[in-house]
Amino acid sequence: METSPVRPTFLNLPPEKRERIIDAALAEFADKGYEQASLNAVVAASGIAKGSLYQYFTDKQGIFLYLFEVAVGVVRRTLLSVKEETREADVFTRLEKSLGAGVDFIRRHPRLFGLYLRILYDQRTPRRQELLQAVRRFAADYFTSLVRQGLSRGEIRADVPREAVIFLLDAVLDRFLQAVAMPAFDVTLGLDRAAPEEVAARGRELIELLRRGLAPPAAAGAKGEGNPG
Amino acid sequence: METSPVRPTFLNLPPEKRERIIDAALAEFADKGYEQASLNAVVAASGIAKGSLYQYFTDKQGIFLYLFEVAVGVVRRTLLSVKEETREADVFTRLEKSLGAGVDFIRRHPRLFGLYLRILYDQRTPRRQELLQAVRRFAADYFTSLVRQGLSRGEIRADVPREAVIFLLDAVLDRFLQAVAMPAFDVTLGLDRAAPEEVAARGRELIELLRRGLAPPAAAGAKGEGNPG
DNA sequence: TCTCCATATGACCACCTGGTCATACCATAC
DNA sequence: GTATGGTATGACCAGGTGGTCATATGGAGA
Repeated sequence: METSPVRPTFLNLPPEKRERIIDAALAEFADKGYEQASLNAVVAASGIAKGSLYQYFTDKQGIFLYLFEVAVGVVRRTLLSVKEETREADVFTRLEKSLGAGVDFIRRHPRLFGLYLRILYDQRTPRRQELLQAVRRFAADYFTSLVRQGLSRGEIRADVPREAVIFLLDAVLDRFLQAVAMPAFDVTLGLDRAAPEEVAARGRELIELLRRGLAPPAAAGAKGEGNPG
Repeated sequence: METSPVRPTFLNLPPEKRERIIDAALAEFADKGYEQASLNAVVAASGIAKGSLYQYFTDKQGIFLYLFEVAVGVVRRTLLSVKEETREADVFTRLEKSLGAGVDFIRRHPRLFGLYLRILYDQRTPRRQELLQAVRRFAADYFTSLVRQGLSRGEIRADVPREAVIFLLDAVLDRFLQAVAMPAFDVTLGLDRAAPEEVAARGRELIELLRRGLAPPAAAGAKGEGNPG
């Protein structure tokens, strides 16, 4: 990120035009991945000339990095506001709300989530490691702070290894979002085709499962404790 | 899969040559993904002429589908043998062994796992839905049968929704393998850089966490029950 | 009106892609 | 020797890629 990948010319553009270009580029990169994305498609979709693109950005990589910057801004704002809104609740409620916010985010910005998945799984993305660390650190910090709260308030049993819990939460929630966003990904729950209410219900169910497993025995039975076979 | 993507000519080839071609193709497709894979690279790496490739397979898609068939065979055999070997153990021990076998598989066949990840996350893979269902169904069936066993033997508490448990197990174990296989994927545990013993230890830790959460209270305390706060 | 300069343009470049095909090869059969 | 038929070959094709550049445009200042 040393030198800006975007030229001043682009920032002088009328906002409407700027957004048209960003939208077109985002659609292309999220859809096809970095290498497969076609700049010809971007200029066609945004109605500008090929040469103009190179007046706005240094090169293909520059466009991609700029998109990433924009995306990170949106994500950071969303994450902060969720964290703020659920400040008072217990850990598991916070997790459930966070999951709901995630689903909501995907519904609202499917392309941003697509871009994230591309960076996560396409090893040939430029600066992948660097970009990934920026994003994944968000999630890791978020879960770490939640777990810390849970431990200090006694909402999570004290005898579990903290890092394993964070790994587990991250795995389950991220997977849930992937299952919602990607077709044919999830065989068990069919979340990609499910109605919003069902997605929400499955999310609650999953968090409830985590609560039963992670909360101390005394507190876990909020909804009634079951008996072994 | 109706019509075979491989021509008889290929099967008549001396095995050594056949394997050279399969290896080169697997490396290319696993590395770059379907669309980005270059047949020129494949012929260069396997030392055959471009035209020969088209005497062996119908087209690019044919090569890819043939690779998938080969890969599925390897996976199926591995999975069956793991299932067999752990037949007697309790659910959580079976899960731990399965996870270990998965890590082992990745170490032994990194390209096959790479191919799986490509199909899983690259929406532009041909016949993605079909291929994915074939593979994911493996995993889903496997976990389903394990969970069923766990419930009937009283190793898993009876008051949890079965499908949510399967989703959770699938998410956590698959994520663990991804974290081992992909660089810079996992921020929390750093599994991609960890030594084999540490990977194993983290796996045990994770399964232990699942045991504490999912086993009935009476059975969970095998290693000593902790206290809240 | 003329100058200046940021911006806009699309024909053009070298390179790579998946795929084709006329030709050459070579062992067997006669 | 020669005919047969499966196999091997790489020059070649149309189409797409990221990137360039000479030229055109248009508004502000003189």
